[in-house]
This record gives sequence, structure tokens and C-alpha cells, in this order.
Amino acid sequence: MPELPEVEVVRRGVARWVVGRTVRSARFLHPRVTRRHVAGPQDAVARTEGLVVADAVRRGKYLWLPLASADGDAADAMVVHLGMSGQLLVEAADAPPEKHLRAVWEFDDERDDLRFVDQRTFGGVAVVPLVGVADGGLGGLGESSDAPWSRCVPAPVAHIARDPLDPAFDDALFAKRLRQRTTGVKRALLDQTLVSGVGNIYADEALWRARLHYARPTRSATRAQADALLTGLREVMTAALAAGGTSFDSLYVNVNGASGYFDRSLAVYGQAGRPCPRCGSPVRRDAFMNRSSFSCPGCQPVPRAAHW
DNA sequence: CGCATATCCTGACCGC
DNA sequence: TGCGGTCAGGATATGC
Repeated sequence: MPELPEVEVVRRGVARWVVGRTVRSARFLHPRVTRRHVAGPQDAVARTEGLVVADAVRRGKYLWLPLASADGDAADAMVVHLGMSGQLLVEAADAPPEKHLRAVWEFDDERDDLRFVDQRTFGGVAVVPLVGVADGGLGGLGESSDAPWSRCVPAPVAHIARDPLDPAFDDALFAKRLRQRTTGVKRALLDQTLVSGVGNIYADEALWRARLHYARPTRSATRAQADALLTGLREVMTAALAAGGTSFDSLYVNVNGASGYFDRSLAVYGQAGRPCPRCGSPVRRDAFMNRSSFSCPGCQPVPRAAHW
């Protein structure tokens, strides 16, 4: 499941293999890929072909490629969300099509194509204008901080908060907004308008590191607990990024680049019944938000207000 | 408005 | 061998 570190691995691969190239053709092979592009797939194609991929930028789980004319004039951005199962691959045009191949981009230089493969079709592509936002734009990591698009984000990303690895992330503002909510801390971590890039896996791992139960009320969270959550997120995401970043140095950009990390280093996620690495208590699994929440009963006791 | 839940989708897996 | 049920979950539409 691509969360922030996996998307960042993909971004780096796109920056390495795609940025600077001119799109010769774009093809969409499944209607769901462009469902967020309201004007339809033909319009998305028309807004892409003939333009140069100027950069690869990420905020949270969103990745976008600012496009520009051959003269360098900024145009729209091609936004990609990997959803649950999306992959971007850089492959030779004659490589056999993947079973769930959804989109293909060819380039003027006639080198390898870019492909979007997505089994569960939760992912998608839209070609949309860049807009100014109150937080100054350009979240996360991009290659060019002084480019004309660097103070903007694509319109569908305007409501997405900065992510914990963004140098401009405001820890104090996060703590303030967290405490203004009336919900549990895990729900808050998964809300991309409060902090972005966090999915079920890294939420559980950060809560374990911060020794907080997922249902701890946000209203009573302390500044220190908010900081501990951010520290936990940054530690586990940085570790995942380091692990995933080692395996993509090939002609190939794969969302599964970080998968090796999962087997070795997850303390609680997917570890039901196995001993907590810190205290040895068997990890528990609870139903939560129509999915699972993994935690340590010893390190993350159920908060009094949330006893049931 | 804030918060919670239903929904989209496909393939792996399990018990029978 | 297959069949039905369950699970995985990001973002958004809808409901309260």
C-alpha cells in the first residue's frame, strides 16, 4: 500500500528517468484512470502531448509532474495518485503489457515508455492547472525550488496538508489543530487535511512509537504527545525510505521498492499475536474504520475515556 | 459545519 | 475443484 515513503521512491524514479523528456503521446486504457479528470480522457491527452515534463513533485501521497512548453512556459500539471495498488513503470515499448496496464506515455526521444499499472483501480491521473495556496505551495520534495511552478500545487491537492517530511511542516500548528478535534488520534493521523502521507501502516507504527492507543481522544492530547507522533512518523518513514531507496536504481520505478522493509522492521502492523519488540506482549488486532488496527496492549493501553 | 460511515475495486486467501 | 465469504484500504460522497 503506497504511503508517503513509497510515493517518494516513485517520485525519485520519475525524476531520474522521465523529467526533461517531451511527451509524444498519452493513452488511457481504462475509464477509471481519468475519472477525476472531469473533461474526460481525450482532454487529458490533449493537455499532455507535446509538453515537456519539467519536474516531479510530491505532497503526501500525491505526485505531480509540472508540464511546460518547449519554450519553458509553464502549463498544467499531471497529477498521479497510486491509490491502493498503483505502480509507475519505465519500460521498453515492446515489453509485454501488464495484466492491469491502465495508461502509457511515449516520449519524443523514443526511449522507454512510462506506464501506469493498477490492479484495484483506486488510483488515477488528472491533468489540471496549478493554483496558489495559503501555505505557499510546493510541499514535500521536488527538484527545483525556484521554478515558476514551485509556489503552487495542482487544484485537487489544494486541500491536502503538508507532510511530516516537508521542511515547511508546522509542528506547532499540527498540535493545535489536533487538539481542536473531537475524535481519536488515529482517525486524525489518517485525515490528509491535517497531516498528509499517512496511511494505516505508518499510523499504527507511529502510534506504537509514541506509546499511544489509536482511540486516545485528540482533545486531551498534549503538545508532547503530538510531537511524539510526529517524531514517530518521521523515524519510521525515513527508515522505510532508506530501505526502499536502495532498490530502485534500475530502469524501473516500482511502488514495491520499499517492500523489503516491511518484512523486517514493522513493530506492530500485520504482527497480530507476535511479541511486541519493546515489551514482549502479544500484538493485538482490532477492527477499526472498516479495517484493522494493530497495537501493543502493554505499551499502548486503552485510554480511560475510550474503555469499552 | 464537524464527524462518522458507506462506497468504489480486484485478487488472495480460507473453510467447506 | 470451486464457491461463497472475508480482507486489504485512499479518498470522497453522503448522512447525521
